[in-house]
Amino acid sequence: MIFERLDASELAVGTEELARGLIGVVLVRDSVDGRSAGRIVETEAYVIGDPASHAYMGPRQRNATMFLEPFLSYVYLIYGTSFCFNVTSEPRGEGAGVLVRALEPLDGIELMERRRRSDSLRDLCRGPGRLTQALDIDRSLDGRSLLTDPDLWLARAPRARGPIGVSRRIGITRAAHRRLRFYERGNPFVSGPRTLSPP
DNA sequence: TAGGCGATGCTCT
DNA sequence: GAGCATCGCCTAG
Repeated sequence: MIFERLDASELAVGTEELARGLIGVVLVRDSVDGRSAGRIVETEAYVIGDPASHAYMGPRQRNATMFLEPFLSYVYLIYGTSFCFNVTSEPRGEGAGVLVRALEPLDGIELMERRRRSDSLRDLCRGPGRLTQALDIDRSLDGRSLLTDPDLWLARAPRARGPIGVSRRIGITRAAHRRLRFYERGNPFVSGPRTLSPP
């Protein structure tokens, strides 16, 4: 499948704006095993000064990438079992990012099924830990520029996107009331409780 | 279909 | 020593 690489002028700067703007954009993973790719259908914004953000306590070894520049990959291990993939979103010195929570599988579906050891299309990339497993994303891909990297990059949306829904973020305790989760309404590949989607 | 819970390793207090 | 931007398996209904 052919994808066209995005350039910086097509992406919003600013964390909340980027979280909205990434809906519909394609995340492409090229590895020795082949290509796998999916359309982003769900994101969460972790903004400047956000108590729920890894950047809140300032730069550390783990979160250093968040303080560099926009459109880098920030990958970390959560609960000792799953990786989460984020896109950095603010200029150097400001720590912020957008968590990608779910993809609609587009390309390399058999490859993703092998990595996931599952043939459930709907669950292949539905959830932050699942999509990183499906695309073989781990800490070795932290800090890559998604505009220039050959292995992990962003591509132009293949079709118009549907209406965007907004809700509280999932799985956090601090600043849990803030409505910083964005998703394509009605898309079956969106994660989370079906009831957590007031307009 | 929903809710409870263990696995597992790193970060922070 | 507690908590965590999760997942998958189990049970109850």
